[in-house]
Amino acid sequence: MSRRTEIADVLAAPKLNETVTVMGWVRAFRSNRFIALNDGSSAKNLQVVVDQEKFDEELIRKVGFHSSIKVTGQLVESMGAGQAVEVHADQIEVLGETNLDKYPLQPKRQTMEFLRENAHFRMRTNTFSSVFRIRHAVAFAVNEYFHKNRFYYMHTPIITGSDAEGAGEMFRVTNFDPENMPKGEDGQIDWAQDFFGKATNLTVSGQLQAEIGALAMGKVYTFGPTFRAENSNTSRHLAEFWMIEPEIAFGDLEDDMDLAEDFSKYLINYILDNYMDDLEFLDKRIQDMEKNMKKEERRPMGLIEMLKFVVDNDFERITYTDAVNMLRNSKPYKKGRFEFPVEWGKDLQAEHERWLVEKKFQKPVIVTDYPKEIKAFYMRMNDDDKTVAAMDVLFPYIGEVIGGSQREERLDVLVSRMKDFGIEEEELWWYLDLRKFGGNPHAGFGMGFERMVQFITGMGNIRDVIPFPRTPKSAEF
RNA sequence: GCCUCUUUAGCUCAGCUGGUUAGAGCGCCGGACUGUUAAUCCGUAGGUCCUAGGUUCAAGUCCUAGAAGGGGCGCCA
Repeated sequence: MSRRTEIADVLAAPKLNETVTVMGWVRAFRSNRFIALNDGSSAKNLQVVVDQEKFDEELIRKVGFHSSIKVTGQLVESMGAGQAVEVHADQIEVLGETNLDKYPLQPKRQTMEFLRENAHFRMRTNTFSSVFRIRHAVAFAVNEYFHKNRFYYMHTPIITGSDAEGAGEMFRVTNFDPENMPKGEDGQIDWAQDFFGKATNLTVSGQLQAEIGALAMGKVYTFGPTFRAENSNTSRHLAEFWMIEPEIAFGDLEDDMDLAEDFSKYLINYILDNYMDDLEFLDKRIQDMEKNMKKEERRPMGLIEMLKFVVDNDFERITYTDAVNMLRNSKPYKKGRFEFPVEWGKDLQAEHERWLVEKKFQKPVIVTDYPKEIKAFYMRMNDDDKTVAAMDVLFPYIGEVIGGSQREERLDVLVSRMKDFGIEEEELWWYLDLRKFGGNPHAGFGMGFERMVQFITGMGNIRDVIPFPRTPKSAEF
């Protein structure tokens, strides 16, 4: 292909009165004269001005919604109000026509549900191209943050032979013929004959392996796909999602919280600093959507305003016990508005978390020191013998985005906790070895990548921040 | 897994207590338009009323079952 200039570059540093060649998809063709061209490099379109007399009528007819074209022409200052510069076309070539009779997308507002069913085209819309530019940028910022802070990117396995990770239902990995599973003498399936010589699953967490890395290299992180076979049908859950799991040696819960807060703010700042065009579009989109809603149902702050507020203020840090006391003194509790009971020892429900984050503090809240019964076996036991050094970071609208803890480094305590949870020592012999040989206090957390992208983009449904969502009964594309 | 709502034109929806040829806006298609910004204006076409049974003289409308999708909750990130 002959050289093209990307539209982001044309707009960022316009070379007025010079000839440029651009290629992109037609977002609109107004008045038989103005083409709004977008090539994905920017949230902003480039306006192409067409003088009909200079072109064949049949050619112009083919320039339709979402057809892809090549335009060569002079870049000049725009006479119109909506843009600074525009291209006056000298040559137009249609690279790919769109048969609008059959094409599902239309130049109008479309629902998220409809676009989800047309996920192979939805990235061509303003909303989704902004969302996926930001998704890319958040992923980049994740790696940049950790690299700058001397964390090593560790690729933990996607296929795991351990079923003691305790984070949920797993997808079985096998190359057995499902019609003819080899059975042992006891009539049970004989996994020893399977590909890996044992039962294997898709990972639900890279944390236990990340601990191996941290206890050798100091600071590591994982960032990869994670799989949960839970039958979860919500706007915050996926069966396949991406998780970021940093793990630090020589660190306690305090260090863990500091890292979680600093990291979260870095990601948000990176988007505020570099993707303002996309944020402005998404912000406006939410405001348009909320126009028809009652005041009390609208967000108290605009998207950009809220992101700035989050990075400019400290996250609130409270213990689980304090949270329970606050909830029991809250208006909705006293008026019986909560569906679920608030009692020390019971896990906080979504409605309780939302009250803490959206009503009480109106900013991210870190809840620490949960009862040991409701948290995982590897979390470090506190001196009170009732709580563990866990922390959940709760964000407005999304709820839990980060879950982490200081890890139990004391061999005897860990062994006794595993016994409580019914986990065989042989199953995790290597995990116990880490405590026997050169162990030390260490901590880490898992951040739901899509949940973070949801928060930054303001998208209401997690299926709309991943290109091809996998959810129960749904794996199209 | 539980609760709840929805399913009518390409899209978003209206269609009352069952009653003749099922409607609107937008989109498509055709036409007009050389400074538009969700362009505008005029015109045409377009329907297995989700599926299968049932009630009835008569079903888009009522009943039963099923399917698909949304929202809420649980599980978690």
